Amino acid sequence: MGVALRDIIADCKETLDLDALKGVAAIDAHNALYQFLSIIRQPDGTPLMNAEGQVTSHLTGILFRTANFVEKGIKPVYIFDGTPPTFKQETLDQRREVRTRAGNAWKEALAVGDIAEAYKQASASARVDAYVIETAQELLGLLGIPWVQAPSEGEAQAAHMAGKGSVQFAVSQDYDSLLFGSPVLVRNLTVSGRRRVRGRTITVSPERIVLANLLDYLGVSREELIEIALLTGTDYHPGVRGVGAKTALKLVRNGEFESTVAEKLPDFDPASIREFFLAPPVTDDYNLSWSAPDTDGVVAMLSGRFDFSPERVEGALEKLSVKAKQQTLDQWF
DNA sequence: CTTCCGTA
DNA sequence: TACGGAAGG
Repeated sequence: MGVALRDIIADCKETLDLDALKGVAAIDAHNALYQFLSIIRQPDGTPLMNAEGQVTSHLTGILFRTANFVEKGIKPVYIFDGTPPTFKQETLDQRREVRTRAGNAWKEALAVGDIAEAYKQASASARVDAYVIETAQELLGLLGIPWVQAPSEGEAQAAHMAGKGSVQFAVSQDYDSLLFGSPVLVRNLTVSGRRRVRGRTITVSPERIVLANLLDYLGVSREELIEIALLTGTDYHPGVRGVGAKTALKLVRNGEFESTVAEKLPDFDPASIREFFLAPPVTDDYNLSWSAPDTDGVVAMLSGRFDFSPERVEGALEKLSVKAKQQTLDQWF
């Protein structure tokens, strides 16, 4: 998923307190929904579901995380993907293949009673489908949280909105929004700060990456950062086999991007992907407004249709309502 | 993931 | 209050 720039970005990220982050956050909806669907499961991999068997893991995730963000002074806007570029098709096909295999491996692990393996494979089989997207958008609407339909990649739209100043930062676990020119990316934007890794619980803090600082630190331009990504591999092309971010950085700094492509990838014309990162399809047709939650509507949806405990739902809604009342009408609505 | 509850 | 583990739907 995304571009593997971690190795050259590690030294340029600043960890910070959730309380230090204020303002409007453009959230990569697909990334958030995928995380919820893959992680919010029982130990054997079964996702949370209502009595009808409809998955609810993503709705739990949105409800509690949104309530916490708003309480902390972060106003979220969720950005949904539109039509992917044609050159992403191979990657999308591969992911579907991986999910299908994981789904089968999940059943096999259950059959032999390997619970840990079952959870791992179930996580890998998670899919953000039309049902997930529709119910997520319905819930956001009832919560009074805006969302934007991107014409193409959500991270590109988020970057565009951050560049214009409509939002203060983009939120995703992937680094792609930096390639699309987002001035600020925030990763690990969670409230609990706890994450299970191989059975252990570790604490993770939000981390902020400022594009200008990153480019300055690496000594490259954004165009060159894109070249590094093209060599390393993106969602749109696998890149050069055996070349990671550090090697790619060296090559690009030495001005060897073109020659490396000519030598190692003679059939690859990077022009269209480079152009896509530099000027992706985006829209200015959006209106960001936050409103008080439709309490009855949320309870009707989550408790009425999806079997959530009314007490828990109301507890989360309280955080949203309190904040909406605290703000002057001007600031919040 | 986040909440909630038991334990120290 | 702090932490670990179970539950949530």
